[in-house]
Amino acid sequence: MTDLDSALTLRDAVCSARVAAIALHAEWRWTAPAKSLPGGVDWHDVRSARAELLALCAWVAGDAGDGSRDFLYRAVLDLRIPVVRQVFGELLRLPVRWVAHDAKPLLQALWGAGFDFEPHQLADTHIAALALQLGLGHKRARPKRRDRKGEPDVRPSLFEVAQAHAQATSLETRCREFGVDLPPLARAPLAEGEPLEPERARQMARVAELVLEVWQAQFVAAARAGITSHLERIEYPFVTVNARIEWIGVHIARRDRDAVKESCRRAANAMADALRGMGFTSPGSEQEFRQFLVRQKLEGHCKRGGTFSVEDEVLREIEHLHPAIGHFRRMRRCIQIGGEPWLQVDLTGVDGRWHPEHRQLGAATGRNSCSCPNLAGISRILRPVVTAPKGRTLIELDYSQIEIGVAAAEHDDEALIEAFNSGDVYAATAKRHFHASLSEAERALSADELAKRRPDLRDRMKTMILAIIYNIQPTTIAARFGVSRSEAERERNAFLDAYPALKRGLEASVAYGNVRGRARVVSGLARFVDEGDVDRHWVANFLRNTPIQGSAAVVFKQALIELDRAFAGTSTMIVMPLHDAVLLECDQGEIEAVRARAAALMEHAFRSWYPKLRPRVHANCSAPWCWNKDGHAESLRRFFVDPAYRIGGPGVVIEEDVSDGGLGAGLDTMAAGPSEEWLDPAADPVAEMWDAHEGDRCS
DNA sequence: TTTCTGTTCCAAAATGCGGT
DNA sequence: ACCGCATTTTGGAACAGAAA
Repeated sequence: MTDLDSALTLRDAVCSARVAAIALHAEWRWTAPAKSLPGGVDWHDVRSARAELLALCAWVAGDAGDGSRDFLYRAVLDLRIPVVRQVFGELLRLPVRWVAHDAKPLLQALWGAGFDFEPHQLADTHIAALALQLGLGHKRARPKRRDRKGEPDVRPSLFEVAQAHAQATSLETRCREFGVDLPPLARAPLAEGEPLEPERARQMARVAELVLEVWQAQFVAAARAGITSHLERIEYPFVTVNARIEWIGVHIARRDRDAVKESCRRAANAMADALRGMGFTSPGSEQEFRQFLVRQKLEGHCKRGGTFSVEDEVLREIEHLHPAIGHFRRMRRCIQIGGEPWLQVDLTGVDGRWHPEHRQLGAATGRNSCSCPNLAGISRILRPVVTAPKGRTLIELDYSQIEIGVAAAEHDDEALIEAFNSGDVYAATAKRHFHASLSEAERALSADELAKRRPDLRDRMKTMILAIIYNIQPTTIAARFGVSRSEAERERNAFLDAYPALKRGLEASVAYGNVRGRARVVSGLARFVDEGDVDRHWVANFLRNTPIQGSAAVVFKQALIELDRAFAGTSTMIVMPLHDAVLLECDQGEIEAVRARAAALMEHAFRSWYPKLRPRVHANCSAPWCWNKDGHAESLRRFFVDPAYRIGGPGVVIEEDVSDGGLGAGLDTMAAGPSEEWLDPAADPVAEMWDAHEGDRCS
């Protein structure tokens, strides 16, 4: 369609017919140039996507009663033409089933072109294809190399695995799978003002038709796999929510971001100089540093589970033994952080915000994954670079101990359900487990109070309990948590024996999973086991893990869907999902109302899947001008003072007066970001600042 | 114990080059 | 065309650090 008459004809035809579904296929362009990431991959600003051509295939259902037959309307609209755009805008509001292959970029390209498209009942054949082969050919699912001589290694490379995976979920493969031919897809976008040729239009319409056919055939495949209900209830509704989260993105303080980079650069240089002064030839090389530790006879202090380790936590404890240790630790950290892609390339979109990619079903358990940048992977102390724009606030809401609750309910363990419902399981277990090593005063505290006073113990217990549920072995517990083997075994048995139904359920997950070749999630989603991997040890571990982690992911997606729906049309928006937590951005005056409403919705979403549980949602809005870990809004400034700073650890108390009134200055100071002297290249060397504050850390 | 992204570093493969 | 040697590219293992 390139003119008003034909557009109106299409609209009238479609609006007056008994339409069962409309499939879409679009061609779009990026109005901003691509940027090259360090890895060599191209990065595009989602905000610059503009849909130009849109193919549409409407399936009009006949009626068995009057003998009318099914038929298709096929059309291609040239969205560059104003009258066509106008008519198409009306079509988009039709309450029918919409179908697309990989709808996320399509939605964004339509939004970018100015269409307010909220598809009613969207189905996505790409997402369905991902779900239908979840876990298969997954890069983590690759068998370990077998060291047998003379036997060539025939495993595909990781790159090939990734390629194969992309191929396996492509529209081309879907078409082949369901016995239809796809015309060639790859073609250059239209040049400025280039007219739409009939041949091109014909091919595009054919693609839309094929999407429809694939969807129909896939429906049967999904039923056979038992995942239709999951797709309809969770994945399909989530496609639009996820596309919007990406589209909205997060606001960042560019000045703070630049200050992080500059601070890393200067600190790394200063540390390198210091190390060179101590005789290091290539400061920062882990190898040379290890040799240094051996020469100094310090490697005995660097044991983690029996092996020589130079990880941050280890070095932190022996820092006082030699000045080079602290220097190396800081330098390594600065190089690592300073080299991250989000500091190398300006990832802000044309709207000035970051739009990390959120890959639906990116993880084999059904969780999302995130990249460019991976916000969940950014060191937690740097979170405050994500900020609220003027007049706005950020609230982070997270489910407390979601996996414990899900584990209890999935395996129907009354005792664990009761423990979950009555308080903090990790804290209660920590209180019992660490009883001997606590002071009198600490023993008198309630579990919740103890958790507040000694977060380190609770964190330790949390990691241990989760690891026990997911089948950690006593030897590994002993190494990882620095206890004796027998103590590790005792703790493991104590926990599992306290919850016998859980123990039986976990074992059943493995046994049944191996028989059926899949792990099952509460809503029906399945993670498949590659043929030949059945009964392997590492398969048993994820068969235990997936029903819990995957079910928690379902609850979380359900919550996001409900939040998105509830806040639609308001100024509140979801800006970031984090596995079990969500970051909301809302107007300053609404913070309390949004917090209450969102928490209630999240609890509701949880209970809709697990009615026996009384979930708790924790809200962090104590420093709502920036994203932070547990209210630690000052962590970014601490990083500027000492790049080796970490949140947490027992009894870290810092009283200081850095340069502008200290940490007590609160919101105004922090909102202003780092002080001017940190941005001034002529300011004092970073190293001097550390020296000045060396005494402040008393861990 | 699982998941993910993303880093460094080493070794093997590929490529380049001067010579026969 | 082939060899020997040096350099560059690539693949993958191991780590790190985020989440539960």
